[in-house]
Amino acid sequence: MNIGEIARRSGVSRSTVSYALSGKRPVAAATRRRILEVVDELDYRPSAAARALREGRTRTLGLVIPPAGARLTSMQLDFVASVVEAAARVDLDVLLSPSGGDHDRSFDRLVTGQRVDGVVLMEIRLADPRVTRLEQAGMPFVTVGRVGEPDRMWWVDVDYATLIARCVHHLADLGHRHIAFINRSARLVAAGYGPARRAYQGFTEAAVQRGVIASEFCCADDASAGETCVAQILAAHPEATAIATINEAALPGVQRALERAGHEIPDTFSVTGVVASRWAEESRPQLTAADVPAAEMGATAVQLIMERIAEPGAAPKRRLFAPPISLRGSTGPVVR
Amino acid sequence: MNIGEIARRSGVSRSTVSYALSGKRPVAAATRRRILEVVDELDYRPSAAARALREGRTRTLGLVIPPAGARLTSMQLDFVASVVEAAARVDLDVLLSPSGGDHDRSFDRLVTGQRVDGVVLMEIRLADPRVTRLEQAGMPFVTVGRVGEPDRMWWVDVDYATLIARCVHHLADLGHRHIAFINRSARLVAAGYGPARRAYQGFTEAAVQRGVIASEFCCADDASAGETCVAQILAAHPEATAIATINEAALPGVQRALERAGHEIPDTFSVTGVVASRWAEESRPQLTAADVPAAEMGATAVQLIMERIAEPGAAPKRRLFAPPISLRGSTGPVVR
DNA sequence: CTGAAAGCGCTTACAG
DNA sequence: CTGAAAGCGCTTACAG
Repeated sequence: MNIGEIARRSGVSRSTVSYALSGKRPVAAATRRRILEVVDELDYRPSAAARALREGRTRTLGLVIPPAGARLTSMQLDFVASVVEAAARVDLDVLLSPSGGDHDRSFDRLVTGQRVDGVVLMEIRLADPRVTRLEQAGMPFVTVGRVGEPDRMWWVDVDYATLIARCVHHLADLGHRHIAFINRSARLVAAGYGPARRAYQGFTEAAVQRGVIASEFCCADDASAGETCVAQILAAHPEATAIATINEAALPGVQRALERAGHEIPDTFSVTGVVASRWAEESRPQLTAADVPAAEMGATAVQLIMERIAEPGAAPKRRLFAPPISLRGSTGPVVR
Repeated sequence: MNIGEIARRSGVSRSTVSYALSGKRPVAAATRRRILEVVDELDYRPSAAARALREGRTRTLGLVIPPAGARLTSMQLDFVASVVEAAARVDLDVLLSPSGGDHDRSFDRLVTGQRVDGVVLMEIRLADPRVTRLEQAGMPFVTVGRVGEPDRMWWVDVDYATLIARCVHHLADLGHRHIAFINRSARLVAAGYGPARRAYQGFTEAAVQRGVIASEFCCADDASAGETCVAQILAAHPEATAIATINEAALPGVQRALERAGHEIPDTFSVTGVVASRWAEESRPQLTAADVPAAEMGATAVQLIMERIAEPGAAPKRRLFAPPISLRGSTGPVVR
């Protein structure tokens, strides 16, 4: 089934069918009606490949996700879902590329195979080679997170420094004087991973400001690392009464370890941080936390990439998200 | 950058470049080397659109996921990740289509726009109109879950009947005599949703077999519905000592409500069911459950769709997954 | 071992 | 208001 067949059955030329469908040229009402009838009857839609070849654009977005090896966090999953949803709303398809390392064939295809009109790149690393490749190939892209020279780039990001500072203020308001901060992994911190570094900075600054005794702990991105980390915290800082974290994946372990140590959240120990709202709400007790607005971020990323595609030379745009803390059940006044 | 430019710079014809790249015709070693050098230098890759148009296939798979309105469960997310990963391993791209209802433009594009070579369809409903459309369009597809006439179709599925029966046997072995079963929503059950129906059947048969007193409760797919449901169970069946469920999304609420009612899992109440292993492991306490092998199912779905694409007339294939129960910490002997 | 040419299915200037 | 034709970038029979 192709446009020639529709033309034949409608008794018009292929160009008229094309124009009737696109509306880019007036077509006599009767002709148009006849064509649309045939199109409906045969459930015809133009070949995406032929159209892409001719128009030089694919009406498709690439979404580069971390490879499955590292399981996606709830936050990341919500982001993926919202990108796909936002793209669908404007009739764009989304091609997924799981890629982390430097050599990845699916990423290669995305960049140089003209498969997509633009790319949304998740979980970028400091000095990410993929960013360089995208730039060299002249492919429009938007990153999730800042990297390299943020002023030159298009990105959306979470303002971890501000959010974690809000957590510190909230805890200080409740009377907590000794707060532990659970960061992402030591490897990531050592690599200068932006969110980890900025969160640490926001945490210490707020702690100094409030005269709170603060300590940082690095922790791998999984529940059992969270358990170990809490054990360390309780041993090294028995006077600590609260934990703030940006490490979503460690949280189940954090809660488990606190419970095992005989703590009741929030009666004898408070826990807060920056997490996806779905996580916060499914937790027991529900977490008081700065809810990362993953859905809004995904929609914004799509919005930005569309603007960049439409106007490649435009000045870079970006959006920094700093949602308020949602009060739920995991923080309370310090016990004396 | 196109094949003509590569040909010009290598001093050969475009066909020779094409053959050097595909290996479908012998090319003199020296010529080949020169071509590949130019290709590498310019980071050239054939246009996906041109190639798709010419070859009549896209090297792309469609993955139809439930729309974002209904949040994906961990199980579904693991499945998506594994499909993308398995496809990447065989150099196939994956196009995501969030679609539930009958009219969905991204689904339409997938089916009739020749955007993909085959489709993996998640969360099908009984008598799903999308299945009909796929069949009419002659698009190869594999469903997750059985529907309609399962003997005629290609699918992968979880053997809920067997798995939930295993849960009943496990609980009976521990001495439980009164077990409640938390099913999916009443709406789904009424619609004859396969997993819900088959799980119920497996549950009751096993209960009869073991002489256990069993009751079924329908529950919407979210935590707060889980809380309400447990309250109902405790009120209606104060003698119940265990819950088995296939409703992953309700679990956080189930645990919360049991806790609030003064129960300690597994000391005074046992909980088990069919869930994604990531869920089971992140739970507090970790859940004894039949772990749905989402990753393996995703890889199998990709395997099947590839076979169906390669041999459209082949006899349908399918795989039913019935993993063993993983013993963790949420079930124990009944207290007398 | 290599090249010239046709054709996949569209869209859009060009022409009337 | 409509049509004939070019051309997007490939791959592959056909020819030598």
